[in-house]
Amino acid sequence: MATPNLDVFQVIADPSRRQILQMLTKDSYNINYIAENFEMSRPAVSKHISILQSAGFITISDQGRERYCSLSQDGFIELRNWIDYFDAFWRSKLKTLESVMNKKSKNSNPSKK
Amino acid sequence: MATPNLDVFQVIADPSRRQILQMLTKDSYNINYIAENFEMSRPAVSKHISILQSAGFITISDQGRERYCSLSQDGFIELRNWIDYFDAFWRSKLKTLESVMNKKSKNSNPSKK
DNA sequence: CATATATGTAACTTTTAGGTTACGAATATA
DNA sequence: TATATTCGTAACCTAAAAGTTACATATATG
Repeated sequence: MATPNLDVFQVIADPSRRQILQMLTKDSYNINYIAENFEMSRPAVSKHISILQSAGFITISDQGRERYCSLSQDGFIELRNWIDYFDAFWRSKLKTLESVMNKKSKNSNPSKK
Repeated sequence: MATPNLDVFQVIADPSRRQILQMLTKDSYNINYIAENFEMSRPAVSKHISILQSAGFITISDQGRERYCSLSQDGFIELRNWIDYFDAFWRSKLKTLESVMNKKSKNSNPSKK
Protein backbone atom coordinates (compact mmCIF):
# COMPACT_ATOMS: atom_id res chain seq x y z
CA MET A 1 0.00 0.00 0.00
CA ALA A 2 1.76 3.13 -1.20
CA THR A 3 1.05 6.02 1.14
CA PRO A 4 0.54 9.19 -0.89
CA ASN A 5 1.95 12.42 0.45
CA LEU A 6 -1.08 14.53 1.24
CA ASP A 7 -1.34 18.06 2.60
CA VAL A 8 -3.17 18.72 5.88
CA PHE A 9 -6.40 19.57 4.08
CA GLN A 10 -6.46 16.35 2.14
CA VAL A 11 -5.54 14.43 5.27
CA ILE A 12 -8.57 15.54 7.28
CA ALA A 13 -10.83 15.16 4.27
CA ASP A 14 -11.16 11.47 5.04
CA PRO A 15 -13.85 10.65 7.68
CA SER A 16 -11.96 7.62 8.98
CA ARG A 17 -8.89 9.72 9.66
CA ARG A 18 -10.96 12.31 11.50
CA GLN A 19 -12.45 9.48 13.54
CA ILE A 20 -8.98 8.24 14.42
CA LEU A 21 -8.05 11.72 15.61
CA GLN A 22 -11.20 11.77 17.74
CA MET A 23 -10.22 8.44 19.29
CA LEU A 24 -6.81 9.80 20.19
CA THR A 25 -8.31 12.65 22.21
CA LYS A 26 -9.22 9.96 24.75
CA ASP A 27 -5.90 8.16 25.05
CA SER A 28 -2.89 6.72 23.24
CA TYR A 29 -3.58 3.48 21.41
CA ASN A 30 -1.54 1.05 19.40
CA ILE A 31 -2.37 0.47 15.76
CA ASN A 32 -4.09 -2.89 16.17
CA TYR A 33 -6.37 -1.52 18.84
CA ILE A 34 -7.36 1.37 16.61
CA ALA A 35 -7.96 -1.01 13.72
CA GLU A 36 -10.29 -3.13 15.89
CA ASN A 37 -12.61 -0.13 16.15
CA PHE A 38 -13.04 0.16 12.40
CA GLU A 39 -14.82 -1.92 9.82
CA MET A 40 -11.93 -1.78 7.39
CA SER A 41 -8.87 -4.03 7.40
CA ARG A 42 -5.82 -3.43 9.55
CA PRO A 43 -3.56 -2.50 6.62
CA ALA A 44 -6.08 0.14 5.60
CA VAL A 45 -6.01 1.66 9.08
CA SER A 46 -2.24 1.33 9.11
CA LYS A 47 -2.07 3.43 5.99
CA HIS A 48 -4.33 6.10 7.47
CA ILE A 49 -2.08 6.22 10.52
CA SER A 50 0.95 6.65 8.31
CA ILE A 51 -0.74 9.50 6.47
CA LEU A 52 -1.76 11.18 9.73
CA GLN A 53 1.79 10.94 10.97
CA SER A 54 3.48 12.36 7.90
CA ALA A 55 1.10 15.32 7.95
CA GLY A 56 1.94 16.05 11.60
CA PHE A 57 -1.38 15.12 13.19
CA ILE A 58 0.00 12.28 15.28
CA THR A 59 3.27 10.97 16.67
CA ILE A 60 4.15 7.32 17.13
CA SER A 61 6.29 5.82 19.85
CA ASP A 62 7.55 2.28 19.43
CA GLN A 63 7.19 0.03 22.44
CA GLY A 64 8.45 -3.40 21.56
CA ARG A 65 6.41 -4.71 18.66
CA GLU A 66 3.64 -2.22 19.37
CA ARG A 67 3.39 1.34 18.08
CA TYR A 68 1.47 3.80 20.19
CA CYS A 69 -0.19 6.76 18.53
CA SER A 70 -0.79 10.15 20.15
CA LEU A 71 -2.06 13.43 18.83
CA SER A 72 0.49 15.97 17.61
CA GLN A 73 -0.28 19.66 17.40
CA ASP A 74 1.64 20.48 14.21
CA GLY A 75 -1.02 19.51 11.70
CA PHE A 76 -3.72 21.29 13.64
CA ILE A 77 -1.68 24.48 13.79
CA GLU A 78 -1.26 24.49 10.03
CA LEU A 79 -5.01 24.17 9.65
CA ARG A 80 -5.71 26.83 12.21
CA ASN A 81 -3.44 29.28 10.42
CA TRP A 82 -5.52 28.89 7.30
CA ILE A 83 -8.78 29.42 9.16
CA ASP A 84 -7.31 32.40 11.00
CA TYR A 85 -6.56 34.10 7.71
CA PHE A 86 -10.23 34.07 6.80
CA ASP A 87 -11.26 35.01 10.32
CA ALA A 88 -9.21 38.16 9.87
CA PHE A 89 -11.11 38.75 6.65
CA TRP A 90 -14.46 38.54 8.42
CA ARG A 91 -13.34 40.82 11.21
CA SER A 92 -12.10 43.50 8.80
CA LYS A 93 -15.32 43.19 6.84
CA LEU A 94 -17.33 43.73 9.99
CA LYS A 95 -15.22 46.75 10.83
CA THR A 96 -15.81 48.25 7.39
CA LEU A 97 -19.52 47.67 7.81
CA GLU A 98 -19.49 49.44 11.15
CA SER A 99 -17.73 52.51 9.81
CA VAL A 100 -20.20 52.67 6.92
CA MET A 101 -23.04 52.51 9.39
CA ASN A 102 -21.53 55.35 11.42
CA LYS A 103 -21.20 57.54 8.36
CA LYS A 104 -24.78 56.86 7.37
CA SER A 105 -26.13 57.74 10.80
CA LYS A 106 -24.16 60.98 10.71
CA ASN A 107 -25.58 61.89 7.30
CA SER A 108 -29.14 61.00 8.23
CA ASN A 109 -28.83 63.08 11.37
CA PRO A 110 -27.18 66.37 10.44
CA SER A 111 -27.54 67.98 13.86
CA LYS A 112 -25.76 71.20 12.94
CA LYS A 113 -26.67 73.67 10.25
CA MET B 1 -20.54 17.57 -14.98
CA ALA B 2 -22.26 16.07 -11.99
CA THR B 3 -21.39 18.04 -8.86
CA PRO B 4 -20.89 15.60 -5.97
CA ASN B 5 -22.17 16.62 -2.55
CA LEU B 6 -19.06 17.02 -0.45
CA ASP B 7 -18.64 17.90 3.21
CA VAL B 8 -16.66 20.98 4.21
CA PHE B 9 -13.49 18.97 4.75
CA GLN B 10 -13.58 17.46 1.29
CA VAL B 11 -14.42 20.84 -0.18
CA ILE B 12 -11.29 22.56 1.09
CA ALA B 13 -9.15 19.52 0.29
CA ASP B 14 -8.88 20.75 -3.30
CA PRO B 15 -6.11 23.34 -3.86
CA SER B 16 -8.00 25.08 -6.66
CA ARG B 17 -11.00 25.62 -4.42
CA ARG B 18 -8.82 27.04 -1.67
CA GLN B 19 -7.28 29.35 -4.26
CA ILE B 20 -10.73 30.53 -5.31
CA LEU B 21 -11.54 31.31 -1.68
CA GLN B 22 -8.31 33.28 -1.45
CA MET B 23 -9.29 35.28 -4.54
CA LEU B 24 -12.63 36.15 -3.00
CA THR B 25 -10.99 37.75 0.03
CA LYS B 26 -10.02 40.56 -2.36
CA ASP B 27 -13.36 41.20 -4.01
CA SER B 28 -16.47 39.69 -5.57
CA TYR B 29 -15.95 38.25 -9.03
CA ASN B 30 -18.13 36.61 -11.61
CA ILE B 31 -17.44 33.04 -12.66
CA ASN B 32 -15.79 33.78 -16.00
CA TYR B 33 -13.36 36.19 -14.37
CA ILE B 34 -12.42 33.59 -11.79
CA ALA B 35 -11.98 30.98 -14.52
CA GLU B 36 -9.61 33.28 -16.41
CA ASN B 37 -7.22 33.08 -13.48
CA PHE B 38 -6.94 29.32 -13.68
CA GLU B 39 -5.29 26.92 -16.07
CA MET B 40 -8.28 24.62 -16.19
CA SER B 41 -11.37 25.03 -18.34
CA ARG B 42 -14.30 27.25 -17.42
CA PRO B 43 -16.67 24.31 -16.78
CA ALA B 44 -14.16 22.88 -14.33
CA VAL B 45 -14.08 26.16 -12.40
CA SER B 46 -17.85 26.39 -12.64
CA LYS B 47 -18.07 23.01 -10.93
CA HIS B 48 -15.72 24.08 -8.15
CA ILE B 49 -17.84 27.18 -7.59
CA SER B 50 -20.95 25.06 -7.37
CA ILE B 51 -19.27 22.82 -4.80
CA LEU B 52 -18.08 25.80 -2.77
CA GLN B 53 -21.58 27.20 -2.75
CA SER B 54 -23.37 24.05 -1.66
CA ALA B 55 -20.91 23.65 1.21
CA GLY B 56 -21.60 27.20 2.40
CA PHE B 57 -18.24 28.77 1.56
CA ILE B 58 -19.58 31.26 -0.95
CA THR B 59 -22.83 32.89 -1.98
CA ILE B 60 -23.76 33.82 -5.51
CA SER B 61 -25.82 36.80 -6.61
CA ASP B 62 -27.18 36.85 -10.14
CA GLN B 63 -26.76 40.10 -12.02
CA GLY B 64 -28.17 39.68 -15.46
CA ARG B 65 -26.27 36.94 -17.19
CA GLU B 66 -23.41 37.21 -14.73
CA ARG B 67 -23.10 35.46 -11.38
CA TYR B 68 -21.05 37.20 -8.72
CA CYS B 69 -19.36 35.13 -6.03
CA SER B 70 -18.64 36.29 -2.48
CA LEU B 71 -17.35 34.52 0.59
CA SER B 72 -19.89 33.11 3.01
CA GLN B 73 -19.04 32.41 6.63
CA ASP B 74 -21.05 29.22 7.11
CA GLY B 75 -18.52 26.73 5.77
CA PHE B 76 -15.71 28.35 7.69
CA ILE B 77 -17.66 28.18 10.93
CA GLU B 78 -18.22 24.47 10.53
CA LEU B 79 -14.49 23.99 10.05
CA ARG B 80 -13.63 26.20 12.97
CA ASN B 81 -15.88 24.17 15.25
CA TRP B 82 -13.90 21.07 14.43
CA ILE B 83 -10.58 22.77 15.09
CA ASP B 84 -11.90 24.28 18.29
CA TYR B 85 -12.68 20.83 19.63
CA PHE B 86 -9.04 19.85 19.38
CA ASP B 87 -7.90 23.22 20.69
CA ALA B 88 -9.86 22.43 23.82
CA PHE B 89 -8.02 19.12 23.96
CA TRP B 90 -4.64 20.82 23.85
CA ARG B 91 -5.61 23.33 26.50
CA SER B 92 -6.82 20.65 28.89
CA LYS B 93 -3.67 18.66 28.25
CA LEU B 94 -1.57 21.68 29.10
CA LYS B 95 -3.57 22.19 32.27
CA THR B 96 -3.03 18.58 33.32
CA LEU B 97 0.67 18.96 32.68
CA GLU B 98 0.79 22.07 34.85
CA SER B 99 -0.92 20.41 37.78
CA VAL B 100 1.44 17.46 37.50
CA MET B 101 4.38 19.85 37.57
CA ASN B 102 2.97 21.55 40.67
CA LYS B 103 2.60 18.24 42.50
CA LYS B 104 6.12 17.24 41.59
CA SER B 105 7.63 20.47 42.83
CA LYS B 106 5.72 20.02 46.10
CA ASN B 107 7.01 16.49 46.57
CA SER B 108 10.54 17.37 45.65
CA ASN B 109 10.48 20.24 48.12
CA PRO B 110 8.96 18.97 51.40
CA SER B 111 9.60 22.12 53.37
CA LYS B 112 7.90 20.92 56.56
CA LYS B 113 8.66 17.82 58.66
C1' DC C 1 -33.37 40.65 -35.17
C1' DA C 2 -28.65 38.84 -35.28
C1' DT C 3 -24.68 38.22 -32.69
C1' DA C 4 -21.76 38.03 -28.68
C1' DT C 5 -21.24 36.85 -23.94
C1' DA C 6 -21.96 34.30 -19.47
C1' DT C 7 -23.20 30.26 -17.73
C1' DG C 8 -24.98 25.34 -16.81
C1' DT C 9 -24.86 20.59 -17.94
C1' DA C 10 -24.39 16.07 -20.21
C1' DA C 11 -21.14 12.53 -21.70
C1' DC C 12 -16.83 10.90 -21.39
C1' DT C 13 -11.85 9.95 -19.83
C1' DT C 14 -8.16 9.88 -16.57
C1' DT C 15 -6.09 9.84 -12.22
C1' DT C 16 -5.78 8.44 -7.71
C1' DA C 17 -7.36 7.77 -3.00
C1' DG C 18 -8.86 4.05 -0.43
C1' DG C 19 -9.88 -0.49 -0.02
C1' DT C 20 -8.56 -5.59 -0.34
C1' DT C 21 -5.49 -10.00 0.21
C1' DA C 22 -1.01 -12.08 0.69
C1' DC C 23 3.30 -12.09 2.53
C1' DG C 24 7.42 -11.14 5.46
C1' DA C 25 9.92 -9.20 9.43
C1' DA C 26 10.38 -8.24 14.22
C1' DT C 27 9.15 -9.02 18.84
C1' DA C 28 6.83 -11.36 22.64
C1' DT C 29 5.58 -15.69 24.88
C1' DA C 30 4.79 -20.74 25.83
C1' DT D 1 12.95 -23.12 20.10
C1' DA D 2 8.41 -23.02 18.35
C1' DT D 3 4.41 -20.23 18.14
C1' DA D 4 1.63 -16.15 18.46
C1' DT D 5 1.24 -11.28 17.98
C1' DT D 6 2.09 -6.66 15.94
C1' DC D 7 3.04 -4.32 12.15
C1' DG D 8 4.69 -2.80 7.30
C1' DT D 9 4.44 -3.35 2.45
C1' DA D 10 3.74 -5.02 -2.25
C1' DA D 11 0.31 -6.03 -5.78
C1' DC D 12 -3.94 -5.39 -7.14
C1' DC D 13 -8.95 -3.64 -7.71
C1' DT D 14 -12.64 -0.21 -7.51
C1' DA D 15 -15.09 4.02 -7.00
C1' DA D 16 -15.22 8.62 -7.54
C1' DA D 17 -13.18 13.23 -7.97
C1' DA D 18 -11.53 16.22 -11.39
C1' DG D 19 -10.66 17.23 -15.73
C1' DT D 20 -12.05 17.54 -20.81
C1' DT D 21 -15.19 18.75 -25.08
C1' DA D 22 -19.63 19.66 -26.97
C1' DC D 23 -23.86 21.64 -26.65
C1' DA D 24 -27.98 24.34 -24.82
C1' DT D 25 -29.90 28.48 -22.66
C1' DA D 26 -30.40 33.12 -21.16
C1' DT D 27 -29.14 37.77 -21.41
C1' DA D 28 -26.82 41.74 -23.33
C1' DT D 29 -25.69 44.54 -27.39
C1' DG D 30 -25.07 46.14 -32.36
